[in-house]
Amino acid sequence: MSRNRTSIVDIARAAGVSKSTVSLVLQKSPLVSESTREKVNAHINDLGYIYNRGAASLRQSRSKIVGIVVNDLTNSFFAELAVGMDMVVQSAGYVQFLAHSGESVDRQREVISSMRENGIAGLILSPARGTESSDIKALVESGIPVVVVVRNLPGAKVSTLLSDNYAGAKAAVRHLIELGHQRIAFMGGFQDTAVFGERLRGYRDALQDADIPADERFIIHSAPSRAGGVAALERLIGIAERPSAALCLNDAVAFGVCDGLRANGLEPGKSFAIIGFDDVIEAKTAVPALTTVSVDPQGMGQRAAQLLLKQINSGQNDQESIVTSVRLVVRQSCGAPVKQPEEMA
Amino acid sequence: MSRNRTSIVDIARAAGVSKSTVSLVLQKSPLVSESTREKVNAHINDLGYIYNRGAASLRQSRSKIVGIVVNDLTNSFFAELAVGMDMVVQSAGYVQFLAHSGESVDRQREVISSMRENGIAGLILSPARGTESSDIKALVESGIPVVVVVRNLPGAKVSTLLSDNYAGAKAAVRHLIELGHQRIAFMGGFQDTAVFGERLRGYRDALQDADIPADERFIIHSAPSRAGGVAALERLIGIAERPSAALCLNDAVAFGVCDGLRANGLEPGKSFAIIGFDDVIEAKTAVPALTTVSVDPQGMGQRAAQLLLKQINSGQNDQESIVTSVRLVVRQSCGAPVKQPEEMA
DNA sequence: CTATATAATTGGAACGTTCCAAAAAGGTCA
DNA sequence: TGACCTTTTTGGAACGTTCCAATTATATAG
Repeated sequence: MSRNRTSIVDIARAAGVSKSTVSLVLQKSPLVSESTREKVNAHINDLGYIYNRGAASLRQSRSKIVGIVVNDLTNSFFAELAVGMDMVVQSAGYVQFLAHSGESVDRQREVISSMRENGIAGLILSPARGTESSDIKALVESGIPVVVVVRNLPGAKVSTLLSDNYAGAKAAVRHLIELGHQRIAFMGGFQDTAVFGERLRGYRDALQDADIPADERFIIHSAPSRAGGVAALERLIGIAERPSAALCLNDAVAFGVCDGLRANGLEPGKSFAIIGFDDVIEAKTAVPALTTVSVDPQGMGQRAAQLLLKQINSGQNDQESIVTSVRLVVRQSCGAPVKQPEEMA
Repeated sequence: MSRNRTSIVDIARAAGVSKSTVSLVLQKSPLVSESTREKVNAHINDLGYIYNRGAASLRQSRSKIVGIVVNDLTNSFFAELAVGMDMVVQSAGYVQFLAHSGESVDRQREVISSMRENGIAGLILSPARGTESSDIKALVESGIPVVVVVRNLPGAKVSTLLSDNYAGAKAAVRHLIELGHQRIAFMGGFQDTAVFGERLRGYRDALQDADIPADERFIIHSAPSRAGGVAALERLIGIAERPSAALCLNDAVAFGVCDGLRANGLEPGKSFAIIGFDDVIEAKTAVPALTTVSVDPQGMGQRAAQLLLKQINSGQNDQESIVTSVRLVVRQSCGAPVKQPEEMA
């Protein structure tokens, strides 16, 4: 039942000054003389005063809270993304509401509305599958800066930060082709996300550029998770003229595919080449180390947060769309001829 | 920049009632007549009114925000823990500040103090390594309920929710002994955490109960991460009379140990038995599926959140210590046939 | 129709801050 | 000394809610 905490007027009384002066001290205003500043600060420590940010933002109608909504925290890509955001948000003196939508648009809506009630200064949203631009229309119109990350949200008048999914997927498939693969699968993900679409487009175009005919049976949908990867592989195994390589929607799927291969007595990276997408931390240490398209989730989180803070501070939210470049990191899971067996670095 | 949003008095004016009445409608008070309730609600929707929770909690000096501090979000154990908390917190109408201390006590201190300024109703803390009970003393004394999870914080007058590390470790080692193993290692973790201490104690006691002499060389410290597991295994490999099995501090370490074994041409679950701890989601689908002590992180998060909410609502924070029971889940990674030491050399 | 109970509504103070205009306190100079 | 700066300090209104006591409207009984 939080007993009444000491307020600005308590310390004003104790220090024998007005509450206005105490307020000035708190905001480190140069208007207050050195001597009173010290006196006031002494009493602040003395009484164990705690600043009430809620009251402050009520008055100035601007808060130091940002909302972050992520669709799946248990996916390490998003966890790292969140950590990156956390870093810059915290050090800018903000604090974050971090919520997990679990891919549910209903949940997402509730969460966003709750954040609005709590007066966020801005929002970073990695939209749940099926999110419509209308879902955040009201928020945007109320003048609160919004940055959409990872997944595109067509039609929304907001800033976005996406990785170059198309180029990354294309580079990955080109690499597999250069390694001599002709039958290449695309595994994991569902039709209706922009990320899936872009990566698939990169896959298709790379095949086309190499004059390899597309085989629709090689495109295998599944949940974008490790378990999904296992399931996808099971379906792939059934195909008569089985592919020899796959680009996976993300690293989680890629790991699942590795698991599935082993369960079927195949060795990932030897009997079947795999490339992931995202470059989560485990990609480097896994065995075989995962060849993947690195999108640096933590860095991306940082950039997203910076973008948001810039908009909050400038007050003008002109929409800005950033596509961050990606980089193919060749490790062992694609069976590249670069054989450096004992390279533990 | 948030332009002046519409307030309770705006809708009062529009509906031709007093702001008090609107307030009553908002809190679903039975005192207001059906007809005016409808009228007011209509105007609320009409004007796109958004409740200002900050103003409300200023007045009633009790907020709907809980703080959650977790030491490492990129570790899926903690990510799942956070998701579990999120679920119950959200559905109780609260919203959460979720922060990541990254095992830094300084960071943790900043974060907690920032949460206090923002007026949290309670805090769930998974303390960073090296946290002292004095670090949360002020918070506790101010009457804000605190629940400490996962790691113990001796001396703090707070409720705690821990898993039964001792019993879990003991059961795991007993299982390995029953499988015929005599040389059993304990891998991963650092001396100074309570979790490490408890699990190690379970390990020691299980060995002692079976009259197996302890060998201090078999206790291998490392970071509690996948990379740490790889490193730990490298050190284990060097030991002359190498163990044939290991209990790992957690699943992340166990996966790292698997990686390391493969890199050394050994097959986890065949040439070497491994048991993890935590039962993160990937444990089930990994190859080999990981035998592990299940602590159900998500469920634990839920229980922690429920405990906190109970304390917030009852107003009395009598400290309560819950030890959640754990369960050994036998999968494939421990299925090693027993080998005599000379065969291993 | 009055008296009385009950239901519904309301004004205003309060929560802890910021911000503004205005006042007080010092200095400087003629 | 008074006039005029400059530097500090200060009341009081505001932010959007809740809560209380008090008021008004409505129903019920005599």
